[in-house]
Amino acid sequence: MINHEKAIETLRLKGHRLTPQRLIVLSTIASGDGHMGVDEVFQAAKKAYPYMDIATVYRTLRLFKGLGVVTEVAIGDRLHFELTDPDGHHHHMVCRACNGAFNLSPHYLAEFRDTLNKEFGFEPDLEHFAVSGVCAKCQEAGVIPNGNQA
Amino acid sequence: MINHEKAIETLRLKGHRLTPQRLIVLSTIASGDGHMGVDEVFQAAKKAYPYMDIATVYRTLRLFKGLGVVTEVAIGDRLHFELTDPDGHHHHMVCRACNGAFNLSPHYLAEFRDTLNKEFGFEPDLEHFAVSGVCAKCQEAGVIPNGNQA
DNA sequence: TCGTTAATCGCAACCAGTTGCAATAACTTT
DNA sequence: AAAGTTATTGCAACTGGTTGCGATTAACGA
Repeated sequence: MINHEKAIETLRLKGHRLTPQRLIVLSTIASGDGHMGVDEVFQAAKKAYPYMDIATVYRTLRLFKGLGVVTEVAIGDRLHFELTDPDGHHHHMVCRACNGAFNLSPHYLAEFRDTLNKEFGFEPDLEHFAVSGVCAKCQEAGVIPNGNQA
Repeated sequence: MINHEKAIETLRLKGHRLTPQRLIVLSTIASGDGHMGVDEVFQAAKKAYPYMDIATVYRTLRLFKGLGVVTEVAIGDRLHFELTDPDGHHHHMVCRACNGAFNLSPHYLAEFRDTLNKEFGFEPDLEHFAVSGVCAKCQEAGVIPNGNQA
């Protein structure tokens, strides 16, 4: 899922139309490195296609997410998107002091999922899981914001 | 923190004013069983005090949360609040099929926290943690909604 | 290549939640 | 008990995000 071709192929196969808006949103995200905020995507896409509407960006991103083309990450209460990692899922640790996002291997969550399954029969959504917290650097720097954690 | 008196005492001690709006929001949540949606709180509070404004409800709940009087739970992208559990924190598993919320003892998260701490120096916010997923009943019933998980 | 048709778009209105600001009122001081 | 101080309120405007709807247009068939 790392390249345009595959994503475009996926769109086609599922019977979705190949509109300029969609292609532009796709290449915008593909050319950005890592996750982008929605407005970031919108501004960049608008440069390539001035009629671009923010609603279209949201709809397109939601579609892509449903198709597994992009992954949604909630960073500090804002939605961000990145191309889906072809090497398998990774999760995120998001620092509420610096808003930095760090990757987390699924391995660290496997045990937790198993426990919830066995104990409660609960199947958690951990595919696109993000934990909020404070990263090592910000802890050292003492930049720990208001006690209002999520 | 289970009764009004203590909560009111806390307000006083921290130099916050005891307004009718605050007292009403407090008793509204205290009299509801379990977590309530913001609008639920608002509607109930408005009955007791017709001038109540939704902005005041939000501000009051945020204040109470900061004071540890209430706990915020995000249930299916909506904010809910409950009186803070005096027997210590509990977490929530929220079913995205039925929106039910089930309590989860902190014990199940302790290990996860330790690992993030040791491996990455990352301190996660797990105080008011909620995991999204599908509960046992909804899995049996086969009521598993759109692949669009958070 | 042209016509048909349903998916998609752009817009404007909406939703949950937040915020700036002038008016009000809870607490303090006397 | 009255006045002063300033936190808090109510309102209205705003934010990020979603949605209904008429206009547009990509994709398919002739």
